[in-house]
Amino acid sequence: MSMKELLESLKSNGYKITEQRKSIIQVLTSYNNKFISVETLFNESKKIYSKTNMSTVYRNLEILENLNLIHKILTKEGISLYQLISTTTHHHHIICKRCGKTEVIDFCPISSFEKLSKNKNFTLTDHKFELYGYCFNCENLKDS
Amino acid sequence: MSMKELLESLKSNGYKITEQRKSIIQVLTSYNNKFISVETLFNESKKIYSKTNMSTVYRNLEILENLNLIHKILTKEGISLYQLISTTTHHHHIICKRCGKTEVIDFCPISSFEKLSKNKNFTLTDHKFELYGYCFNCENLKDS
DNA sequence: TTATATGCAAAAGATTTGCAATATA
DNA sequence: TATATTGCAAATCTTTTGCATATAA
Repeated sequence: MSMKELLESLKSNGYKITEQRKSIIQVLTSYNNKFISVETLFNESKKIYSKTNMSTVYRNLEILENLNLIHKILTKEGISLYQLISTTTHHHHIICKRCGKTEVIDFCPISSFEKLSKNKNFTLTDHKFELYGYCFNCENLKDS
Repeated sequence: MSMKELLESLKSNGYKITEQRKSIIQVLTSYNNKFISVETLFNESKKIYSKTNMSTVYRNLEILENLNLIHKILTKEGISLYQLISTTTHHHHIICKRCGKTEVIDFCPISSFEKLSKNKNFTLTDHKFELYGYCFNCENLKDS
């Protein structure tokens, strides 16, 4: 989703367009389908609009998440990562544990489980499928 | 893995067997393949050995994780959950977002991706596949 | 006996919140 | 102008750490 569309979405939900919001959204869109940490988002946003404050970043991430415009994951190390929700196809990721390089996997194993979960009387709402490892570069640099 | 085996494993790695450790491991084993939060683990451990301290719980969870005896996940809400690593088959979970009820899925979608990741020059090391939703009970209680 | 483990309290790090000031519509 | 938004600082929550004391082997 483009910056313009995201701002429209906020506006149509009654939110005002502030410089801070614009800077946050600009950074998010520039990251496309990649995950970004709160700290990086904060630092990058400040480069665009220097007054952006950390509380503002958190508050806006919450708004965007509630509007289903961004997606949050927490790494095992406790780092919160956000990414824009893709408007194209549903997909998952391979994530490099060293450099964070993220590649899209255009396949989702969920369909096989819709039946299974019915058998278990489970209503599925979310799922997570992520592959972790090392990209070619990092694999070769790993021990250096 | 049984409590006895876990204690053996600690002992053979040079760790001493303390009452605190026993209480923590007893709770973990009683939870089998289910996830338990640090707070619950702490509270349950205290019921068995009242002197167990929160720092001790954290320190022992770290030891057990390093020995590859337990597995940690972080929920989107930032809650750390631990479970004993099953010595039986590799599997994944369906987790109820309301009551935490966890059921085992004895299928893993990873094999389909081993080839794919090679094409992408990615060395796979870990993966995560979790289904979230509501179990039958919670589905019906959700809005109450 | 001696190294490991623990308890306690303080520190650290991430996130949230109250409130007064500010900016958008 | 009225209401939503922000900045700041303090509060909160989880986890970690230093150090003196206790305990398993």
